[in-house]
Formats: sequence, C-alpha cells, structure tokens
Amino acid sequence: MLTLNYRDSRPIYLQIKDGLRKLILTGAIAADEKLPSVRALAMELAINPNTIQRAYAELESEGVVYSVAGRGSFATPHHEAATARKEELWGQLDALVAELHDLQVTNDEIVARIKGGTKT
Amino acid sequence: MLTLNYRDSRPIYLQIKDGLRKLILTGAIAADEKLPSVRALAMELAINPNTIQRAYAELESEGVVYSVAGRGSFATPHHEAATARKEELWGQLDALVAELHDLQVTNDEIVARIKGGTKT
DNA sequence: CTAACTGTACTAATCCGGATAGTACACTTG
DNA sequence: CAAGTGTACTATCCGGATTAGTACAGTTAG
Repeated sequence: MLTLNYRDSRPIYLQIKDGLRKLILTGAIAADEKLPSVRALAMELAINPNTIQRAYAELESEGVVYSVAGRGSFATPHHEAATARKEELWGQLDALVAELHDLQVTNDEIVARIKGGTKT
Repeated sequence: MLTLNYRDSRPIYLQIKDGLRKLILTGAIAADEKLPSVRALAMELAINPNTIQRAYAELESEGVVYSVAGRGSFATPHHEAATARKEELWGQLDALVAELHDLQVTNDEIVARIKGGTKT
C-alpha cells in the first residue's frame, strides 16, 4: 500500500501523510473505506506506532480522514478534502512559474511543456 | 543582500543557497562578480562561517559559483549555470501537473492559472 | 460480560542532522 | 611579510524526528 524511502530526508510521518493523502484524494482509497489500523500499518512498515498515529492525527486535522475510537480510521469523501490540497498546489505552481519567469522562460514555453505530457 | 528566516524550517544553509542562486541566475549579481567572503557574509548574517562555506561549496558543485583560494568566490556566467536549474524546475513542474491531473484538474485550467498572472 | 481490537494520550530515551566553536593550512594580493 | 581569501578538519551543542513503553476508553465479536 505504501513504500518508505529512508534515503529521503523528509520525515517518515510526512511521507506517510503525503502517500495516504494521494491515495485518498485520487480515489485509490474509496470514500469511507477503512484505513489500516495504527498498529497494523506500523507493523507492516516496520516502524513505531506513534509515527503512524502522528500521520493519522495530522491528516484528520486536515480533514482528509476521520477516526472513531474503537472502530478505526476512514477516508473522507474527496470532494470536501480535495479543495485545500488544490489550493496548496496552486500556490506552488505560482511560485514555480515565477521562478521560471526569472530565468527568462516564457508562458508559451511553460504551456508547451505542460501540454507535451500525458493529455487529460 | 540576503535575509534569513529563523521561523522557516528549512536549514539556514539552504536558504542562503537558494537566495544566492536566485540573485545570480536572475542577474542581480553579475557574471564573474565577486561574492562576499565566507567570513564577511557570516559576520553580516551573524552566523557561523562554516554554514556559509557549506552553501558556497554546494553552489560550486552545482556550477553556480566558482571559487579561487586566496581570491574569493565569484558568480558563474548565467547561461551555463541556468540550464541545470531550469531542468530541476521542469521536473518539479511535471510532478505538480501530474498531481493536479490526479485531482481532476484539466490542462486548460492550469494554463488559465498561469496566464492569469496576478489574477485568481 | 469477556476478550480482542481500535484510537488516543502521555512520558522518557535515543538518534541524527543542522549549526556552532575553534584551529590549521595553502594560496593571493599589496 | 601581513592581511585576507578558500578549504579542511574535529569536537560539541541543540532540537526535531523517531523509538520505546505504558495506559486508558470506546467498539465489536464471541
């Protein structure tokens, strides 16, 4: 379900957060589907349960998942959760485009690059 | 010349690297212009010279600056240095666009955002 | 009800990278 | 030669990430 990269400088709990968020927001994990338990996922990834708990707790505060004591953690229906993530991505895009402009890259070149990839 | 943000979680040496890189690649620091000495910049920013040295060393390995023992460090002419940075930015753009696609955002919407500039 | 599972909340200890402190050496310039 | 430069070390400190361990409350299947 998830893979960790220990070479990556990013903290493990962040890698887990981002991985789960992507799985949920893209629909790979269906709405209201049950996520692995804190202990089960910790066992599977061979890390401490506290690290998983931290990831889950932050995802819940972001509204991506919701947890029920005794039952488990579940994916929040995308529609609501995706909005905040998109806002963050738009911000990153703006910064990226600004720096490309600084390097004398034109909008036309950027657009060409985008359309060159896999079409939607 | 540079400002540090201690609230930022990013390491100081990275903030310095990025700051100098931007100044150089955008031309704010002219080609072959002399950069502040390791000790002078450390004094100005009130941090340890080793931290500056690390930033300079990594920038040199990226080809953004070149150093001469006894003389100082200098900005590399952009044309050559900018290429690598652009490659990195293109990669980031690809990843960003891919995630936006995952969230059902179309190329048209992305292009609109880019061309919108100051618009929302 | 009991047992096994779940999320949650702590505290303490450990690990590790960023940053500091200090010294030393080789080179260039005036 | 003297002052300033980049460079290369080692030792140490510090804080966040992670581990380790325990405890408690709610849920569910038997």
